[in-house]
Amino acid sequence: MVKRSESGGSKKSVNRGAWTAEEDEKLVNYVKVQGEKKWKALPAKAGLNRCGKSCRLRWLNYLRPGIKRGNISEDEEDLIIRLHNLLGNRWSLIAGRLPGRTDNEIKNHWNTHLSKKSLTINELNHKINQKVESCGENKPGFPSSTVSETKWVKSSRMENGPKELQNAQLASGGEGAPHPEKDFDVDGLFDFSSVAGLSEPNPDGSGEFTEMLGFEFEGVYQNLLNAELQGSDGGCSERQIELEQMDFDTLTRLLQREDEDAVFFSFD
DNA sequence: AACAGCCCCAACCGCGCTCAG
DNA sequence: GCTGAGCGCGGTTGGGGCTGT
Repeated sequence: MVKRSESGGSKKSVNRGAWTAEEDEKLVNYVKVQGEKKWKALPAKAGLNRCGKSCRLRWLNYLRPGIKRGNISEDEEDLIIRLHNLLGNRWSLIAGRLPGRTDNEIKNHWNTHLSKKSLTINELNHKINQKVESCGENKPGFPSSTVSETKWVKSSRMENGPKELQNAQLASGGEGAPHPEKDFDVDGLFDFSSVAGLSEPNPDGSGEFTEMLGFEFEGVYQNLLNAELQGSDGGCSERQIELEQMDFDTLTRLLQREDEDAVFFSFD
């Protein structure tokens, strides 16, 4: 293999390949004391013969506390598929919604398992609905057209869920209800034509995007946007226009900052 | 038992972004 | 405004383990 510079390697010989238990221990001990910073200088200080990038990757994907290892559950798969339909290969964004999972793990899981299935949201919903129907249950208030019972229970929990979401809900009028003035059409914000199987937003503002993500994603994004509008100084109308004109990447980055620690669910 | 082919995932690579100087 | 170091992200690779013959 060709030797490369820091962005891809090092002039002096460094260890490559699988990490040993000894290396892991050195890295963990160092990060515990010094924190996650200065990755380039870390190897020398920690006594590791690795490049900084390799150390960072090892820490983030394997050694960091809270990393969940093992099989990805069906619920997690559902969420990955939905998020991938919306966001594409933005693995870090998707991983940010799955507590304990890394972008690398999700990317690998997608490439080895889910990409072969290549389910669209509509297909996923169809699959879920079939499951629900086969159970013969139809609880009051349960939106059987799009959501499985499990999802419904979980999304209901969100009302008492992460603080960020509660705050966002409060900011948007409490109880997750749309704010009469600050509420706006989420469908209109993005070009969803690239999302598999989606039609154009309806004139009345209820788009297929809302339908497909309804139980979770739309609520979270809309609440965050509402919170963003609420927090702006220039009045909601100006800010709304600014947000509506924002391209997808910028908006996603903005929301990611707003929502850095927020999660959809806590999978057991 | 030995070999080949396949699968999975940890790790690597290069590009692009951010930010301090 | 320019530059370079540092970092984060997504795509790709390669080696170990598993399975089939």
